[in-house]
Amino acid sequence: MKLSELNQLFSDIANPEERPLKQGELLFEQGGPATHIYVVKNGCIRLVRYTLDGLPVPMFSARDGESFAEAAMFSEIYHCNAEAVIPSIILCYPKEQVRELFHNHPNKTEKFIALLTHQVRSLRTLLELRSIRSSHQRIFQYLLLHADFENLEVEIKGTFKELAHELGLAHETFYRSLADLEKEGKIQRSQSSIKIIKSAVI
Amino acid sequence: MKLSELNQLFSDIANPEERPLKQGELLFEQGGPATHIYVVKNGCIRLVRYTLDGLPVPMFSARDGESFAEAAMFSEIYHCNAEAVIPSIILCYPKEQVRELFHNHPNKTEKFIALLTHQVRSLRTLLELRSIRSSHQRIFQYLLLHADFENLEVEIKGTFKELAHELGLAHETFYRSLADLEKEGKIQRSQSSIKIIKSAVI
DNA sequence: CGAGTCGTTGAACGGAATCAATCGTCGTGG
DNA sequence: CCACGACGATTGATTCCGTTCAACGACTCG
Repeated sequence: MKLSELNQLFSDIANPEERPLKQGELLFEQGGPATHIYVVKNGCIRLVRYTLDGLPVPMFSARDGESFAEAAMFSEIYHCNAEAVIPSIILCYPKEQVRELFHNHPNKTEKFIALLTHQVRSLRTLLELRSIRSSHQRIFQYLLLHADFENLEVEIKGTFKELAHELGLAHETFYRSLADLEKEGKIQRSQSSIKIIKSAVI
Repeated sequence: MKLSELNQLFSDIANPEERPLKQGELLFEQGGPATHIYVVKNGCIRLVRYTLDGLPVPMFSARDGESFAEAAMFSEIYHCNAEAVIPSIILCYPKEQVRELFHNHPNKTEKFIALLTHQVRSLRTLLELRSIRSSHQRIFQYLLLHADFENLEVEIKGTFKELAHELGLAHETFYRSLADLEKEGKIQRSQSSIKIIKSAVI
């Protein structure tokens, strides 16, 4: 999803380098020159900062379609390591080309800002969700947030396991809560979509 | 902190309206015309979306110095309500003036982008932190992330209670874990700063 | 036809939330 | 100037529920 948006944005940048990474391989290192902005084509990249004494401090994991190291545009060096958690393919956009692109196309700049504000909004929402303790309510609120306004239906992209992880729940808990919600008549499942029962909302 | 950054950015916008809000008062309403971008001078604003049936879905809480409704720049209407949780004062920046500002000052645009990427990064980091189950480790990682690299010391801004909330912990749990960490010799407290003991990191 | 993974359910455990109580400090107003 | 209330900081006891370990069927992919 984000992948296509960014692709559209960067479409003027011809032939971005596609870098394959083996599991555990480093894309860039803490302190190294910040040269590119990246998008995960597929796989999973973990950004890790290391303390003076070598203790790893994981900062963020980027998965399919997610961008990372956007901050490289405003920094001379990377502030963390980028390690491939699993074999991955990464799209690499040289930061000078990105800057040039924005310089020549103000409307692209605007789109980029829109993309960023959207990201900020989703992240804030996700954080707010995570502060709901009860797994039932957490899931239900997530569904409400992502439901289509017309028919109160949510299309689940990806696996339930991934969604559970995104919500900060063990996948077992997630399945259990889903089953409970359905038993209570608050939702209705069908394949990869979930319908919220109107009476449950009132 | 963020307040001053945004103030600097918007410094060319003369005399932003300062709107005082009583507790529970609405700043704007879902579906109303999106006219401004806001910064909380002090207080607390909650962004809440309401389902068709009137169930509230809280999306985000903005506190002192935080901005919200940046997405108004790209939308004709607001997608949620903004309600004052406590008596608050809000700085209001008309979105046309912001657009104009960016149009006339490309370097301001760049700074705004930098601000946004920074926000994205902190939010991602916070989310990553929240996925650490153990309160001890969650707090310790937070400290590591925010510690000065030289002396491994963290200046705590605001109250411990607020920090506990930011970390998604009950404040009692937070205090307990802090006490434990100190007992275990991993940290050292002094007033409003916490020092990480080097040997604990290795 | 296995190997791997998703989806699902059961049982037991552990740790964080919660309720509750105390102390100290700060500000406020009479 | 002191009494009072509000709130932060702290510790104790108890409850609750999400995690974890475990096992199984279904499905896909090589």
